Amino acid sequence: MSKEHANREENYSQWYNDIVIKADLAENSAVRGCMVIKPYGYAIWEKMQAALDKMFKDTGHVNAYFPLFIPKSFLSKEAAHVEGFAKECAVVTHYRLKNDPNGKGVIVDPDAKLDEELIVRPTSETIIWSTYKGWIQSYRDLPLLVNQWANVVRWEMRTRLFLRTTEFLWQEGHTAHATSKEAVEETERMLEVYADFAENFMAIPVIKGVKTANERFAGALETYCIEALMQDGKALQAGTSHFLGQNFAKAFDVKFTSKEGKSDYVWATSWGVSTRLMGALIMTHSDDKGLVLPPKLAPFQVVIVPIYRSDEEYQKVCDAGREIKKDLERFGVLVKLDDRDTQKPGFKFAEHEFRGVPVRIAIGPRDLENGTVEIARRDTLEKEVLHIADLPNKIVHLLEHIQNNLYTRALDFRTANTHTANSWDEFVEMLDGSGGFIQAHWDGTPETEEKIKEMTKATIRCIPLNNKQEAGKCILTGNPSTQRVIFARAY
RNA sequence: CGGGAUGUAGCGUAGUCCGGUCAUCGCGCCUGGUUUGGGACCAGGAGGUCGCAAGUUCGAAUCUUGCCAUCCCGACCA
Repeated sequence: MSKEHANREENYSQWYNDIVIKADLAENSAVRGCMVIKPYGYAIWEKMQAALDKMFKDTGHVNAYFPLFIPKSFLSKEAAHVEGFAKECAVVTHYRLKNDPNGKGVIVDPDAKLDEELIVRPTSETIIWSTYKGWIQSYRDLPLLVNQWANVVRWEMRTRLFLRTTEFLWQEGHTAHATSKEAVEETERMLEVYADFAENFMAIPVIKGVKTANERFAGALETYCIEALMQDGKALQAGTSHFLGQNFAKAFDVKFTSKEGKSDYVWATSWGVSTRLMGALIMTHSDDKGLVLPPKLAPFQVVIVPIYRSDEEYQKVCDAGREIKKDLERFGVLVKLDDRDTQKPGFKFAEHEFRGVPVRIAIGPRDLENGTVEIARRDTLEKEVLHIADLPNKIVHLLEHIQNNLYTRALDFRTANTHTANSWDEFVEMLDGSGGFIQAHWDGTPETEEKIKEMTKATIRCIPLNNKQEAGKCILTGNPSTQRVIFARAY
């Protein structure tokens, strides 16, 4: 390896770790398993938030905010729920520090012990349902369709950047309905919203389905999910929507009076997606050169890099760049003119590739003479010379094309990595090979599911909605089965 | 919390077995000059409590003990 090449590789790995993955998007801090989301990464999250928020509003939801702290007693009111979350809660026991009488620093003031400990929310069902009790009396108060954007804390034993951090950002919708039917419809509606967002904004194809009893949310009667396949062949649960039945209404005594004057508990749903989606975005589209962002979520869709020698050229080329920026912005394109004169063009090319900017426009003295620019697309790395006059139209179409291409590419990958196993040996061989989704028969019992998990680490990702019914035999037990389910090793 | 590994400058690292001019190298950073259509080059320069705390020793990045953190594998999970 030449010295120059070696240097580039080192440089590359530094940027990759330091700027793209760990630093600009997040980095582990001194706080256990928590992440710092740097400005560029946060800009991506904001784009995701904006798109999701609009979809929630369009389906009749409103935003609200509930407390970070939950009294410990709230958590014990729903049995399955406490079972699911008790082991991973951060607990506040005191409210004051004082100077250490024995030396330096501060200590927890033992006199400041709370009568009742507070839990830092791992999810907000309990505090929200205790609040809903006061909001709901009549069928006229229903449905109650509320979403909250918040942070939550789950003290997991093992953390993983983006996919399982101690603290994460998310949205959680909590709705209350007069009938079971309406609540199920809401659960399914929000699953559709998530699938729509994943596929049309993130360009990630997902399988919609329901979880098995083993994988269900703590306190839910049914958990719907969208499952995506990452480039390494592992599955990622990208979003969930839960039908909670009357569990929380009963636990928090939330009743309403119907039109007929009868009193009944309300029916509930909850649904959420988190900063884990940023992990999904990275793991679905990135290549060896760094991030690849779908145009709909890129903080900048186009970056203009001026090329010049003299100050005079710099002025001229930047002026031309500003014109192009204005033209493109009239078409709603998000453009950044990278007019830093502290970095060279090659450096900028590489940097914007790392950051996943969908389209790059390079403009130099030669272009000024010819009335052209060089454009390069991030997804295919192809370059093309275009006339400035055609630019806005072509860029708008190119961005649409890139958005579609990313989706198609991911879908092709998933198709190529979705297999059908008809025997145990086949099943194991596929798992140990390239991984991916495996469609196989299962006898429907939690015991078999658990056994397969123990033997292979593969879990049932979901039972797809509208699944094809087909008689078969369970790959493990040989017992009769009516349909294939999706198995995979997962994050 | 169990098993394994690691912790040296902003990042990546050499040195640790065998204690003594060992704090190494690359990237990055700063200054000056030449450069500028794919990650520039030359010259000079700045930057480190060797994870933390005790201990052994004349002497510790190096040995001992404890603690902390990170990564991988389990258990757990959006």
